[in-house]
Amino acid sequence: MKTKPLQPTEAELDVLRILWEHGPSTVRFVHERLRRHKDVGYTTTLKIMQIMTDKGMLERDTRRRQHVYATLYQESETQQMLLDRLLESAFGGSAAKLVMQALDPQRTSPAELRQIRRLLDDMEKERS
Amino acid sequence: MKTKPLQPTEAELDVLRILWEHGPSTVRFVHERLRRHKDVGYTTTLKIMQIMTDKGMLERDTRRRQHVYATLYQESETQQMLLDRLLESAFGGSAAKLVMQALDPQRTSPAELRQIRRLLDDMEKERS
DNA sequence: TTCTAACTACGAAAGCTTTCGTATTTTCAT
DNA sequence: ATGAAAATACGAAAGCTTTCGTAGTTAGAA
Repeated sequence: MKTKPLQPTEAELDVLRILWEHGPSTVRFVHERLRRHKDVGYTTTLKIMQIMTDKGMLERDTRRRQHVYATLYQESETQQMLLDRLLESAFGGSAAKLVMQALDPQRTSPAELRQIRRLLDDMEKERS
Repeated sequence: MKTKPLQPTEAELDVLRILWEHGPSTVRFVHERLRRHKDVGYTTTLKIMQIMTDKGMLERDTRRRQHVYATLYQESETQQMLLDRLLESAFGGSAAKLVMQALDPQRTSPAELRQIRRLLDDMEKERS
């Protein structure tokens, strides 16, 4: 039985995003990506990824010298977990409240709005 | 000029939720509420609220012996900030992706879905 | 007035995250 | 084979959050 995905910290999420986007990667690769947005030392990145492995967030293939790390939880799974947490901690559990805040017309494009509307239509259909 | 609302921690959010719901309150009151969900000492609650005041999240009226604390940031303001952070850190900035995750049919009631649909309708109207 | 209950102030421990320096190991080109 | 480059391992410092114990203060009842 698979346990629930753990709460990633901010630095851990930075790593996860890169792994989700690019698939299994070396520390060097992840680090280079991180450096685009953040000035941090190589051993810091290494340590974070080692800790994540200890925590059971990542697995690694140590057959080669450059260890290859992979995520143990799907992106959607983790997103759902973070969303649930925010929902509980800040929106009193109301998804509608959260969604309405998120759909700030200033920031949401018409295309995205259409996409969401389609989703609602689909859900309506499946319900009947 | 008003500065941006600060990042509340988990324990700080617990306090904020109570203050948002009930308005300016004493430590005693907040603490009693917290105790419903969490076993924690009185001085812990006090300390958290004092720290929040130092950070500029709360203000307090010390004229009476029982200090009365009030939030310095609106609920919606803080929710938006937390949402933006989640959006960036876990959803690549796509509100649509976030909303579709949030609208898990398993958990979202038909009433809430109707509410969101209405919101979309209103936004459509205002856009034209 | 005096004692007690309840409050605030303060400091510090414990736990977690983030960071990096140093040591060790491995690979590969020369 | 040997040295340089690059990787991993490890430990520990620094910073933040959370927690609580203790001390000092104030208000109000007896």
